[in-house]
Amino acid sequence: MSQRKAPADAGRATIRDVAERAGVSVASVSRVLSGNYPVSDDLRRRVMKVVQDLDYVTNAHARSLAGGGTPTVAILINNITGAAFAHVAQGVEGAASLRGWLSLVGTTGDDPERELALVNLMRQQGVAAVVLLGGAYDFDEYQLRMGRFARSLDAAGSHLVLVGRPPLEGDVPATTVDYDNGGGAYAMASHLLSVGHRRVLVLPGPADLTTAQDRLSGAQRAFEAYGVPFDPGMVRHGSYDYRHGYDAVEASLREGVDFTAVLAGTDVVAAGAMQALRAAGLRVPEDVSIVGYDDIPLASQLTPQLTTVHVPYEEMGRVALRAVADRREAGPGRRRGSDGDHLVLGTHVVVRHSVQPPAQPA
Amino acid sequence: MSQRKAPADAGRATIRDVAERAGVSVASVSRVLSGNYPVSDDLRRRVMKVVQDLDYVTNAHARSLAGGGTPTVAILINNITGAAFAHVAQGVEGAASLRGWLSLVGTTGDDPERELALVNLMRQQGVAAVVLLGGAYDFDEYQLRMGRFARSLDAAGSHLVLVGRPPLEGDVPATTVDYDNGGGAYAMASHLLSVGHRRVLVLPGPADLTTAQDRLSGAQRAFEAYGVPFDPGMVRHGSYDYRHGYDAVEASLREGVDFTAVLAGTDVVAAGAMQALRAAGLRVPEDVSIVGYDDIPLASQLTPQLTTVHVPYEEMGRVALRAVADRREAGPGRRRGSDGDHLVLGTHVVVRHSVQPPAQPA
DNA sequence: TTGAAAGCGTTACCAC
DNA sequence: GTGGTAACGCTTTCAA
Repeated sequence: MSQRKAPADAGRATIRDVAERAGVSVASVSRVLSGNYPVSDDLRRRVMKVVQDLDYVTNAHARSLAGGGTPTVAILINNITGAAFAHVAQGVEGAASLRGWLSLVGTTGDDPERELALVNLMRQQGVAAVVLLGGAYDFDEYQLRMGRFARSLDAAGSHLVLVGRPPLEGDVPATTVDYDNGGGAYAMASHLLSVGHRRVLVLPGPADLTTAQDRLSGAQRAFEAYGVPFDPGMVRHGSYDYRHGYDAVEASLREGVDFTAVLAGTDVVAAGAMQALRAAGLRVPEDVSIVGYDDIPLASQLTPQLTTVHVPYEEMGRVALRAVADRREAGPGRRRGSDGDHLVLGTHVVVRHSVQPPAQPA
Repeated sequence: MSQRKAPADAGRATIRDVAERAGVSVASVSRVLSGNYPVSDDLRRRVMKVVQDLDYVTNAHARSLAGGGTPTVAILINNITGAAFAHVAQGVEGAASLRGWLSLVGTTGDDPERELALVNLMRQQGVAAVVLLGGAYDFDEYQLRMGRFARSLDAAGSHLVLVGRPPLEGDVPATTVDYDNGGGAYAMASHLLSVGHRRVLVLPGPADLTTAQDRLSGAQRAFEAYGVPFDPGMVRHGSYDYRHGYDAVEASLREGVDFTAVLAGTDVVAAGAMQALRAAGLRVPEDVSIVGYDDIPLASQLTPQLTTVHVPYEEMGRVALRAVADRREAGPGRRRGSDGDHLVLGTHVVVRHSVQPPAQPA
């Protein structure tokens, strides 16, 4: 009996400490704190007083175990550092905390092992949803992998949400929030073509990244639409970073490649390209035009400000969270389609100052 | 008896489902999974088989309740979107996952109410530590507030870590990981002065933000050291963003303020300043030199690349996590100093291409 | 309106 | 080695 651990001695105070000290039952304390049950004013006052005195907060783990608990979303990303991520995360986190939800963040570092470990970890945490961010490699393996994740999560009462990734094929319990990637690239390339560019250097990104593939094919479609032959030799794949933009342009210049514009797969790549052009004594946009993709803050901080494709990252985050919240309210079994949802948001070209008709028409 | 819920029917499978199906005791399953206890190979095989079949993962909440559990760090920030944050978060998250710890993220949006709510929420979650990021306003209130947080957290077996914020005064159970803010500003201003600049426009940031105050006073010290009178009229406070950099320079130019260099409180502010200079037909650094602070990726992506002060954000994150991990291993009661720790990392100037001696010596 | 007690899923201690 | 089983802190019927 007296072997029970000392009241508020070690560790945090428990609901029992509060109950004893307030001279009421544990159940009553729980009711007062949950607020979803009628209690007398007197009781409420007594309990709250003690809660203040003890600086008591509920143990979230115990609460979850017993049924209650704050819903939590997990955001998994390759690299926290990307600006695009930050905005999606902001969207998710904002929408989450608006509803009193919590957000967890994990980084995979592009390591499939780690991704799996994280998904399982999140499953252990009993998160309401796992949001996976960013493009994917290797389509087939990806489909298999995500299918497994989706089912595992679903079986555990959670849900998989893919943001900015290809939707899953077949009957898989997952939600995809996507943007019109190809459409944006199409529009961006069209913009370049419409002002007269014909020889454009294309830096789509990693060859095996779905996002990059979509952007490239969107651009190709634009060339076709304009009846301009698309020269595969003008395409240079590489990672989505500043370095690649710089190196690709520098190399092209060195090799004497003839181009009047650069279509970068990312604003950051565009920034690198711009720098390389400058280093070679070329002016932007007088000598060479440049366009990016993403419309992160950097785009408008460059000189000249970058014409690019706006991707509604933050909204995607909000939409993703809303999707899982709605689904959760709808209750189990009331899934939209058996194959999950696929939401796609629009993109649009933001015209700034990095494009100009080519000096000497090709 | 048979009223027990159906095995792996609703929700996720439990350890009991695994035990039954494997024909062993719950305790054995726990042992196999924890791995911290001798078990026969046969038992291990049997259990693992079922675990795979059922795609079972332990319930983290139950585990925490029962004693085990994954330590978790909470990172609280005003705004996820800042590049500096991303790097600190990366440092924390990286170091955390290295140790198998989890990271939670919450945004306060500069709202004290929300900050309090989040700290309490984290307390509920039983996090091992709460890491608060970013400068602070209103020094006295800040001290009081943080003191309260520190004690609450400490009483609950958690710990407060302040990163890039002023340390707490007095006997408060908190750890501060700081950087030599004033020193960096001193060095940066000295650099400007040493190449001959005398009339420098200073854009320190928000007047009431401690970070900005430190940077300003550091710069002032440099002026004193160089025997150059510091003109308060050349200081323009404002928020830490692109817009402010742009506006401040534009206004100064319009008002005919005479300056040969601008000392920006942040790389982003510097970017705005640079743009405004360009818009006014001024060249950087030929006509006006510019320096920033932070050394975020943007700094090297601008043209010309920005000379700035490197702040070891990611390392601060790592150090912060290491500090709490160490403290936790050391066990309760084995705190370093009764007033907590105060670690301060160094900063240094990164010379790039945005500074040049003034065209016409003042 | 309030109290008692049965879980929730794990871990860890105590027997065998 | 392995199996019981009492916590862990809370929510939620079920009674009163």
